[in-house]
Amino acid sequence: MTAPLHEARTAGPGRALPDTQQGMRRRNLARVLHTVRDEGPLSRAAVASRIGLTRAAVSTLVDELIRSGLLEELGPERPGRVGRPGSALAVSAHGPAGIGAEVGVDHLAVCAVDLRGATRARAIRQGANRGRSPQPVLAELTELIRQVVAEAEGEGLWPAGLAVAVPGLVARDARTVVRAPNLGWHETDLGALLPADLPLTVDNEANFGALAELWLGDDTPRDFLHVSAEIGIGAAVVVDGGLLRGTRGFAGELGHVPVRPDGPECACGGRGCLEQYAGEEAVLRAAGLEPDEDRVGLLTGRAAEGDESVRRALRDAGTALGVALTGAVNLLDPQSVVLGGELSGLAPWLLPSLRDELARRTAGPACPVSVSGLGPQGPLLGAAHSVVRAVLDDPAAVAGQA
Amino acid sequence: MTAPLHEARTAGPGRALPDTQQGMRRRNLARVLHTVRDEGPLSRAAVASRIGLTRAAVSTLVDELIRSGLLEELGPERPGRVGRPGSALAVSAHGPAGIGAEVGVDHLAVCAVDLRGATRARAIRQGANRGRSPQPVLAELTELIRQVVAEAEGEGLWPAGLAVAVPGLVARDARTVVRAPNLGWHETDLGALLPADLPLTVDNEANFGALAELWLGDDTPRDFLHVSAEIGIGAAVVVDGGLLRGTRGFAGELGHVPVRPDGPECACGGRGCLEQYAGEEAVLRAAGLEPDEDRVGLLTGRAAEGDESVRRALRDAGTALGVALTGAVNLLDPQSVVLGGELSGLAPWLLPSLRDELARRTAGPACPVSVSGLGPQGPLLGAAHSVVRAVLDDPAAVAGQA
DNA sequence: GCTATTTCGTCATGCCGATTTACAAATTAG
DNA sequence: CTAATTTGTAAATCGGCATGACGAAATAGC
Repeated sequence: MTAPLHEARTAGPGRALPDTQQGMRRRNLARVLHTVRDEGPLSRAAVASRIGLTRAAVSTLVDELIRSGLLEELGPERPGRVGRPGSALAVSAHGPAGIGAEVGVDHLAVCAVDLRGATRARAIRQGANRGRSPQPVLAELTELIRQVVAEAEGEGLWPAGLAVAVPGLVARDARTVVRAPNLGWHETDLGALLPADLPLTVDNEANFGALAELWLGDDTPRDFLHVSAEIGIGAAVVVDGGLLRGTRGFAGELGHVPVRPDGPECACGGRGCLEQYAGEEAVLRAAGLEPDEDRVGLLTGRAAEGDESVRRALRDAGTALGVALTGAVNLLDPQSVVLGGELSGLAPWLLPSLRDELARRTAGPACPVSVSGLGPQGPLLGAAHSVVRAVLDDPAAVAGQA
Repeated sequence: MTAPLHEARTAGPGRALPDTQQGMRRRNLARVLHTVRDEGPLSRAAVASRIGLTRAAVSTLVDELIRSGLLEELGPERPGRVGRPGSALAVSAHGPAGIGAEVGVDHLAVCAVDLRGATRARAIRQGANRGRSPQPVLAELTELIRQVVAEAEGEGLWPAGLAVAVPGLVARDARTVVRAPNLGWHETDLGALLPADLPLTVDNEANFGALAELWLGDDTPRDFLHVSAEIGIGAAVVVDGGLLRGTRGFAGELGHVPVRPDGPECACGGRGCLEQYAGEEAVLRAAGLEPDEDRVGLLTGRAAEGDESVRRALRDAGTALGVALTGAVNLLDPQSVVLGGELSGLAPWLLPSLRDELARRTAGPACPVSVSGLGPQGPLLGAAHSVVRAVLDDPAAVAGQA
């Protein structure tokens, strides 16, 4: 159950289903569900004409989805046109819920999202997690999860799965944290420390942030580069509506792209990596500040107050980001670049120099750079929505688990 | 006809076919054909067990493929085991042929490849095309194409399509050359100047080179970076067995990745682009040579003779390539990097410094760098094979065109 | 040799999913 | 009030694969 969830997440509607008649039916169930969700309440006839099936076929598909509790009948549409009015269908608000969780360096957060995309329950607990061992942190997280699940169940929802965003590299098994420097975790199997009654997916928070942007951003294209900064500088590459993960799952390591090949040495063995110019620590150092707990908050505050050394440090970081992104944009030709996560708060001071640098180095129109509207809650929302997506992409897999 | 060919080319077996019963059958036809082609002569029963269909189903599929002239029955297998021996099936050597063509700066080439992957006819004409207008060049090419098609028809083949590799950027319509600096062509619709009786696909020769590597290289992975050098330095990104084209089709512009952000100015507007350190002209200049017609040949010759200034220039180019590739590898996490096209001849002098640089800048094991075994004929083979692939990926589309 | 066994290819039959056709229900247009 | 239009469903049909049975062609064991 966990594996299919993970697989289905990066693909479109039921892309990974077998090529058989049953697989075809499952893909058609997904198409109906997606259509109803994306294009508001629709009659069976309207769905049929949109996805190219006959009304009869859609009828049987809808019956199955209603029986599974994924669709509900809202009753007859208000007739404005000739002919018998259709019966409006909508995605159920009392069906499965995606549970998303986030382990941050200074907080834990959990939320529940229903099929319609609405957040129906949430819980946050502040508290520094840097250096704490996984057990107590995940015990706390489990408690929050139980709380959110209980709240969601009170609203008639049932949890379909759990997705956890962590600030670190995650193995392709989607359970094991390989390395999370800001937490101090290494090779930790989160599956053993989290509720076992829910299908689990663990992923890097940059990835979930990019997916949130893809699914929830206004007019986000299907091909873009999502840049966030938590562990160094993470980027996520979205190609054709799916995440590019790389052979080892390490794609998107923008932080170690060389910016000045003769620059200072980096822990990775290279010299002049982006992280040394635009990484959290580097920017704090350049601004002459001591790292305290809420590092990004500190920078935002000082920059807003007009602290010139902080602003200069951020401008320089923007320039360095621009150099690194020029390379990435040349290589990938994305439709846009989006700054997300903690970076979105710093955008006012980073963007001008970043855009300048990118424009200067590009022949023709430069790739547009925008700021995520989701801000720091992108990863949490992306996690929860990834579970919802999995249900939408293969409704048959969860049918009858209510 | 042209569009589906183009679409099918980048995807796997019939990925783009509609999700209907007919689509399912077409995908199954493709699966049978691929299996027989890839795993040597096979009986119907062997195919059935490999692709998970029943012998009965495979029988009807095979019948259809034989009627279409794509498969042929070789007769009873030599029995070595108990039971009735199967009847060996093989991909036909008298079916459709893919016609590949290449417009190079100093030559024109055309070849015909059959379903088995064997090159069955070819024609080459040397002659400088730099600066010649498209009409006479394509008239010559058309003549070569007619010649190769006639030769292929003499062997019982029939042309299923034409794919043309050009040293320049091609629009996503797969017909129009946007810009080919080495030829001096701009916004040229090749469709109007080439035989209209064959479905046409035009693409960048770096892309075709990468596809050739993907399809013909010994153990080439499904995720790699293919670097070639013709117009500046082109790279092609192969992800999950498909080409990453980018939103405008311009993905892979490695030549303008910044290597030294404060370096010399570049025509693209930037500074210190890779092209200024590893581009053809830059290397010639660094070696103190005058550009003549066969630029790469000149370099190879001098380097082989032991000319130290040429060797130093190539070493430095390798280092610059290493810096740019470090960025690309960090971003994409490919399984390997392959040097192809004209670069393969220069590899002995480029590789050591390139590998050094990449290894130095990578924590953990560095991404392996290899040299294409196809050499300079990669693009031509890739073009011809792309047509063959299109047939293999959707046999029903060409059935009965013989 | 002769029979039993195994495997191959094919047929008749059935299942599953979608389409086609037909029809009752519910609305608007006149 | 009737005609026209549209919706949703039921019955019949079709396309595609699976199932099970059969003859054909080989080996294995006697």
